[in-house]
Amino acid sequence: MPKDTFFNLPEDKRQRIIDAAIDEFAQRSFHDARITAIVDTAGIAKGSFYQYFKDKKDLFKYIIGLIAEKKIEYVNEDMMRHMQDYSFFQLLRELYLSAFRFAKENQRLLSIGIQLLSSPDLYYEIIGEHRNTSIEFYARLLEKGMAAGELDPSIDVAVAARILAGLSYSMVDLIYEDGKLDFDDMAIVDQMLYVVENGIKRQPQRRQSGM
Amino acid sequence: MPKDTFFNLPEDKRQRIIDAAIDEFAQRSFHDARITAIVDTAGIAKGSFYQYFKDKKDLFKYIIGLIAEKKIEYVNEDMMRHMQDYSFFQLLRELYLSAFRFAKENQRLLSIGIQLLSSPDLYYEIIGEHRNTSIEFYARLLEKGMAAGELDPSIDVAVAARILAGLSYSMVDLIYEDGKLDFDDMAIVDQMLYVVENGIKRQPQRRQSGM
Amino acid sequence: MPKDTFFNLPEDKRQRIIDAAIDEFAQRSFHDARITAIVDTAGIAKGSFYQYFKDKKDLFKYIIGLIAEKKIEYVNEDMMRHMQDYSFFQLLRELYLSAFRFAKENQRLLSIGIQLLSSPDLYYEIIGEHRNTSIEFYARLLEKGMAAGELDPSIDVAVAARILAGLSYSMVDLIYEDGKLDFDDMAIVDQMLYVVENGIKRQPQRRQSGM
Amino acid sequence: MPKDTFFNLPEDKRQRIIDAAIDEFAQRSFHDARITAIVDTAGIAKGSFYQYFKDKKDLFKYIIGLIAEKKIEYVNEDMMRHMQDYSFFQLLRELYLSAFRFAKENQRLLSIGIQLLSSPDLYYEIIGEHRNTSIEFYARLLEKGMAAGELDPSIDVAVAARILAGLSYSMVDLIYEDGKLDFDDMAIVDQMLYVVENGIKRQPQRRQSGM
DNA sequence: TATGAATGAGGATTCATTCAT
DNA sequence: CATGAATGAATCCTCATTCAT
Repeated sequence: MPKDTFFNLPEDKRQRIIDAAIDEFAQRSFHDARITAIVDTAGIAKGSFYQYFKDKKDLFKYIIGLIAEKKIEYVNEDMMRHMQDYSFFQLLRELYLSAFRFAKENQRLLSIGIQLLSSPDLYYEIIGEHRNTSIEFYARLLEKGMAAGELDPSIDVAVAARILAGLSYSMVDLIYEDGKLDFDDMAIVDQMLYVVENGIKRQPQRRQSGM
Repeated sequence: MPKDTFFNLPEDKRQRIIDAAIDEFAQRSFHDARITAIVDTAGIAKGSFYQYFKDKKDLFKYIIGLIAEKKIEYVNEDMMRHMQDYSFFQLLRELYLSAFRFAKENQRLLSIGIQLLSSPDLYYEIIGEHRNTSIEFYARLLEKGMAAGELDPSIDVAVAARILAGLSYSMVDLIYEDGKLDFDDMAIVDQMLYVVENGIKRQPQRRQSGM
Repeated sequence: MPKDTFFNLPEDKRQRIIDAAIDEFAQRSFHDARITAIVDTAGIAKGSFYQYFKDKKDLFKYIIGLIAEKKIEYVNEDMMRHMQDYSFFQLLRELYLSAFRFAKENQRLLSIGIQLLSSPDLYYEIIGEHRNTSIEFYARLLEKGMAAGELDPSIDVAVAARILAGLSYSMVDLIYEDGKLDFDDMAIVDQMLYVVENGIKRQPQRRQSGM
Repeated sequence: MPKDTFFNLPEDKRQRIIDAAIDEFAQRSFHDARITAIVDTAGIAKGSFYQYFKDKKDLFKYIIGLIAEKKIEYVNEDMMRHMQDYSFFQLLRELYLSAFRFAKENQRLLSIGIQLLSSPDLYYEIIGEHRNTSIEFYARLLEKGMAAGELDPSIDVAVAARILAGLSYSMVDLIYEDGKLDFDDMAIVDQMLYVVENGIKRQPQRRQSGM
């Protein structure tokens, strides 16, 4: 809910502000982040800021919204195309791949998301009840796969959902940690999936699937 | 690196300070945490604080060190007893169980760790090169298991290590999110391990192991 | 001294600005009053304001002038009609009645006047030498009454003038305090006048005048 | 409710702060008053201020309390001595005299009191329900006088109380306006009282009382 | 060594006023 | 003339850190 003035701004100035904000929030927690740093980086006057946003929180919410929007959009595009004709594991692969790519391409955004996760009060105020979205998403996916007979019936959906979500974080972490590893995206994802599919236990009777 | 004066303090005063610091850091980010709140809670004079610690960061590093130490110690105790005679999966189970219990019993400490994770600059300054400790630990464990022929030779150790570490976070998250779930610890860990061992894919010829 | 542009404005817009200004100044001290609030309420652009007035003070002086004008006009009308044929006490009664009614009908204006009274610097700058107008007015009235033999010759005109002016404030205060009392206007004024005429001391030989 | 630190201050520093605050509040309304000006005048650091007071309002309340206290004390002293053996008019005279003297000796304090009177919201927050204290005080005094047969039975106590309170303001105003008039205190008070006692109407049969 | 007062840098926010269109 | 965005000075307040006792 930035003010109208913000949306009336010339594209490039608006973008400069967004970038400056992302920079600052990526480096410092919400409380630590300094409006001063943001306006300096963006090259606008302190007073102007308050003509665009009600206050710091207003800006922060906006940025968080932007991130969510961008991520959803990013992932959805890939998903939507295959929703119907892909198997559970194929979908999961697509999902991980797009999450992986998103993370790689938007590292600063990740920092902010992670920041938020670790600030319960703020988190609740901003995200509200949307909390478990991603875990629930995996749970639904698993149920579908289960119904389709693709999954081991003895696994617990709730726990598996959490694992799948957790892996997604692991990947993100992979990137977050150091942008420098340039494994082939596909390879990493495929290896993760192999583990997810088959576990890590040696099973003599297992036929080598895929890898 | 608190000053000597700190270590010369009577045990209970020292503990009061530590507790107060943990309380504050669990609730607020490093920058946001207030020395004032800490000294108030601890019941010491503001000036005294600076006779024990160089500055806020000094205290913070010390607390982080304490947490690491405590966690390692906690986990090690369990591990050490079984290192020799347990199989890879038995060890992994012990490991997860103790991590799970540690998390459950030290929720405030977790908050601090998570805070830290999300503050790149600070993180680097404080943790520095110790970074990948836990992932490397899993990697070594996996290598041992691999050597012992317990693991599927086609898995990639680096990726699997990351997965195992990621799962550990998932569990922690489970607790962090809401302290209220009182699943049986064992049950959750066992379900996680089942997935790790066998994956989630239906495999007709698989004998139902354990669960 | 608003600019010409202001006086060229369509009547209703000009009035909207005046009303908005009165609203704001009635609620907040001069410094505290916000141009922003005024232009918002009036529904004009911020920039326009500065095309009508030099600055905030310019507007304020104008409003104060308006109030003074309105009050004088209000009172005068009643007075003028009776100047010639009324006795001192009859005139005084008319005067109080109209002041009372003015106050009752223009409570917001009173607030502004009172605000001003309590800000010496501003007061002086704005009212300047007009200061004692009302006291002097009472003094002249008293002198006339004295000359006509209507008044106790032993009273001191200067002091009595101040008393009469003070009573006028008392009445205003009566209204300012809570608009809710709806004594009959006449009754209050009559009682006040009775005291002014006869004092409050028991005087055995006094014939009960009027009340 | 300043903090303890304030009361532990060396007498002269504390007084410097109080003086600076009174200076500022005497010139500007509560909102307009600037902490900066106060600390500069008092010669203390900005931060120190907040070690003595919670915030600006805290200081303001304290100052108001000081004024009230001082005034009550001042007036009471005179009153108490004569409460028993003085007649109504003698008491009234004492009362006015002490109010007059207090006003003369504490002009800055008056400004602040008047400021407060004209800021309903703040007033209510600070004074609360004590509002009509002074008017009620006069009412009680009048009732006593009435019971003792000293007063004209036809006057309305409520209205007379308001008049007496109003006169008190008039006197204050006398001083507030310009400190320069140096009428003899007694003379002014006596003249006021004469009017209050006898009114201003010429009454042929009246014996010249006192004056 | 303990204390707690003193300090001032730094941050968010408000608002009158200017200016470009 | 109207508009409303841009500006930056000014204000309150917080807090780590220093310092005198």
